[in-house]
Amino acid sequence: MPELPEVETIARQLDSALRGRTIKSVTLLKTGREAPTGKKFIACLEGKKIQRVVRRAKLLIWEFADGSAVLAHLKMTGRFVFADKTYQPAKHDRAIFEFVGAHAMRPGRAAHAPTLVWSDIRQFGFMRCVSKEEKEKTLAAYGPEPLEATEDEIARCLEKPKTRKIKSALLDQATIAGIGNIYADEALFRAGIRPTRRLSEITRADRLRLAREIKILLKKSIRLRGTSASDYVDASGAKGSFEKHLRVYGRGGEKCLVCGTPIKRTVLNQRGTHYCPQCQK
DNA sequence: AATGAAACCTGACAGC
DNA sequence: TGCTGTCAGGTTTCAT
Repeated sequence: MPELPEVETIARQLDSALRGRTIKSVTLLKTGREAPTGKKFIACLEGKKIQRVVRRAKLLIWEFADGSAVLAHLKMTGRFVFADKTYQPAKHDRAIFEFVGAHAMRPGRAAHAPTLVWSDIRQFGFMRCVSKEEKEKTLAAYGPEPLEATEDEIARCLEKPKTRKIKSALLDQATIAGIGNIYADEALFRAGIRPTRRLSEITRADRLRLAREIKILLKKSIRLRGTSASDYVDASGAKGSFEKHLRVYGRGGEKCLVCGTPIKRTVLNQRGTHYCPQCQK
């Protein structure tokens, strides 16, 4: 399930391949509830030149030269994967994008224009055309980016409301952007904080340690192109390799790698939550 | 106001 | 073999 490192990985790949390219055609294969007006969606995209592709929180943002943009969210099972011209649509594909290749060529770039496939098994994701104003309004609702904010800024985001559980705060995109279930559990383990602790029960030293661990964790995962705990693959179809560095997520009942105590699995905010009862207080 | 839970959706898997 | 039930989870929406 794509969280910040996975979305960042895809954003870099899309930016590298699509920057400066013009969208030649959009083929919509499924018009779910997130794309109810297919013709309008296509009209918003075809002929537009992609200025760059960036990530904010877990959103992929295709920015166009005219200031408008597409916001894409992969949710749990969404994928953007490059294909070749002979690609045959598969069961869960939602759209196929083709690009003009003749101009906007740069040294080292493939001679042919790329074909991009958007697929989503569970159909939860969305792509949405927005104006510059809509884009800015949407992005402003997110909390700070953990890799851009300072440790002190992150720590201060995690002070209130006091009765909130720390894991709930980490998952709240308006509190801090980009962290999902996997990295919330992993960051709390590395900081030695139990997911159920209330914010009022966490010291400033705890908060700063957690902020530091979040940054280290996310940076390391980006270097390894993310975690493929379930469906995630990057834009080249490759799995991320951070999975082997997970210390608690998905390890319920197994021994803690630090102290040997069995990792506990509970449910918090309707999410599977994993922690070491010995290392995390 | 803040928190919790349902809903969205499909595939994988366990159990019978 | 094939059925049923449960689980996975990001975000929005609705209820408490």
